[in-house]
Amino acid sequence: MMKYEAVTIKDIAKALGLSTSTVSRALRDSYEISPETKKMVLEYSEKIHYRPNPIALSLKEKRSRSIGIIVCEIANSFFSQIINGIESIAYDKGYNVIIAQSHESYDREVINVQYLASRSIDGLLVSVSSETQDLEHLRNLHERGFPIVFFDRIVEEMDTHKVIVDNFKGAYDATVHLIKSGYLCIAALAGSEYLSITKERLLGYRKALEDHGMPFQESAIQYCLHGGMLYNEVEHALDELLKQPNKPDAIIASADKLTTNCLRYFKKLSIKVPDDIALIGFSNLDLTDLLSPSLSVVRQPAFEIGEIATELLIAQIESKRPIQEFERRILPPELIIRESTSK
Amino acid sequence: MMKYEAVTIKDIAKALGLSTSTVSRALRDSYEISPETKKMVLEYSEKIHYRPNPIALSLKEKRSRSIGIIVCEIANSFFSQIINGIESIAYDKGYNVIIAQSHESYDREVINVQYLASRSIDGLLVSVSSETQDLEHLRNLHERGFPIVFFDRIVEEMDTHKVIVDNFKGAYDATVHLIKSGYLCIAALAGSEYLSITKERLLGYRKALEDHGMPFQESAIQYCLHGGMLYNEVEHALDELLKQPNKPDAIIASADKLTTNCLRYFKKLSIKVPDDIALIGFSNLDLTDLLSPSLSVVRQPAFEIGEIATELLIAQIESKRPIQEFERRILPPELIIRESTSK
DNA sequence: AATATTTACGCAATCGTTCCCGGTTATATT
DNA sequence: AATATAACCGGGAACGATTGCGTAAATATT
Repeated sequence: MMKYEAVTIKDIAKALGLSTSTVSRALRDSYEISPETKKMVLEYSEKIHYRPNPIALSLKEKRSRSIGIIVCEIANSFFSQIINGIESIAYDKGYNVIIAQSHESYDREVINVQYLASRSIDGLLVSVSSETQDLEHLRNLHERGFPIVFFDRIVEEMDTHKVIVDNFKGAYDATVHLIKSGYLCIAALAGSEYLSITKERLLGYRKALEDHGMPFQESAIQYCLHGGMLYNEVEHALDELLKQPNKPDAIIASADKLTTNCLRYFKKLSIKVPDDIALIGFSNLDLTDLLSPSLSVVRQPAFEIGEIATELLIAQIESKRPIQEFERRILPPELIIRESTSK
Repeated sequence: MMKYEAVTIKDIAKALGLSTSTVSRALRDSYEISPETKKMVLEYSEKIHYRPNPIALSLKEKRSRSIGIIVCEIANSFFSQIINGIESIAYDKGYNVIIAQSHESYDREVINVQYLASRSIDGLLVSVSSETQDLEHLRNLHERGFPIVFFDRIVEEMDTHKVIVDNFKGAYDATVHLIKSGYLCIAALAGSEYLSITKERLLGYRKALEDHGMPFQESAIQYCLHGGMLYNEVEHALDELLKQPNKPDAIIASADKLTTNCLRYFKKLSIKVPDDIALIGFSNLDLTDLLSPSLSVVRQPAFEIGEIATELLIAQIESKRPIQEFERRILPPELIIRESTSK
């Protein structure tokens, strides 16, 4: 068995006694080629399974028809749903996607950005890691006119398209729900304080308390730099919250892993939800209804986020002129009430 | 703002008054270039952020240093863990990965294979869809010497590297556990009957029954063509199982979605687990411990599957000679006993 | 019948990089 | 001093495809 060798336009030309230009034009159905020649070329190409070499095309056209994605983790329902949305649009428009994971590490994010950029992708969809503060790696590309669209975890400092969920509203509604359910001391288990989503959600949380005349205290917020990826981090945060004088009777968790690790902690310590403490969390897991107790959640339209971000990115890639006006799309979250927050 | 234009070797050559050959050699640290010239070239390249164009390299070297992955779904813990394993090895060895999803559809699998193959990838990692019977789309590539490695859902008809879990043992052990726990009528909720994993698991299930002198009946097996992706499918299968004269008191489910949709069904019909019926399932979710009741599972070493498959694939890609002897790696599953199977 | 136009195709440059051939100096060998 | 040998660098083809330009033959126009 010989090594895999793809058939080229040259092979067709040689076999048919034509020039490569004629074959190329015949394949593209050019008016300059006679119907008989076209037929001959097409039939022969079909027979030997000719497929144009996209690498050669990319080199010529200076575009690869592929886009890069950077997320913290694909083994995370929220992001894998987003990726499904991205993929659905990308493949429709003839783009393929290359996925890279930061695993919430700034260093890996930088490496991935440079790697993807050097792989000559046409654009980048980014949700930054929870460690990211310095943006040089992205600003660099952006300043050279490289198309970037941020989603979910965005950075305000850069002027690009952005697709997010109304995090303020999500947290506000969740907190109001807790207040109206009669909980009196509501704590917040938050992700990295560097992240836009963390800031927005905490603002919603505070505003809800304020609007209902409830006291706010800084100590009722605990941050987890790695967004709940590490159980120990969550354990420590909850230890801190629960040892306080006015122990919280409800918790709002700001991310998927935060929420589930919270439950794991409660289970370990035999803390009953919602009897001992109520829990509501941002989550896109599709079995929060099966958890014990079933979980009240703020659900985000992940698939749509991916779709919209990709549409914006591809529009920018294919636009003749530089974009003047960047869009900021804000999607509504959905509040789903279940057992974990009902007295 | 102008369009993004990458700097090339030609730019460096022009700026420094050298030829492209010299610049290329200087960058590759060739002995033919003087230390001074090297220094000059290297410093200038650094200054203007020169990055070699991988597209041009791919065209020359006839390889793209990227591999394709085909799975049914990335929003599935088992597969996203596998992808993590794949990625870890691939990036280490300088390959990037392009992921395509079949969503359990044969047609989409064929389209994806053709798409990936035309994107000039160097090799393919495949776990077939549950609908796949005809293998022409893969055999085609394989016969032309294109490197393919199957993982998890393999096809026996093709001579390639294969990485799987010992599905027989997983199902056998799980069934034995149910038998020893005192369950008398054990039903199997299986995935697509076309899949290798389904066949192997059912063989393990039957052997366990046989070894313990328990009767086997064909009606105790229900197949779900889409592997539990659709709730209705699972609902129908369970309806069938539960309306039988000798109603099962335990179920072994053959896949993640099968298991969770089973739980959803039980919850909906207020069937108590494990009191009314016991449940054990193949699953790689990392919150089966938090479910109600906590779930007994057969867990597969997903990350390792991805790692090994990728190592085998890249070894084959980079091997000078065609592979003579294809490997078949079989990894051990892990049986985790929890509440859902304890009387 | 001479010229104009259309039809149908080939040549060669191009994309960015590598690498096989050269060739020109400077240094080493006799 | 004449020749051999490094040391160093440039020219140009190649990878696969597209495309502007040139041109031969066939057909149309007058």
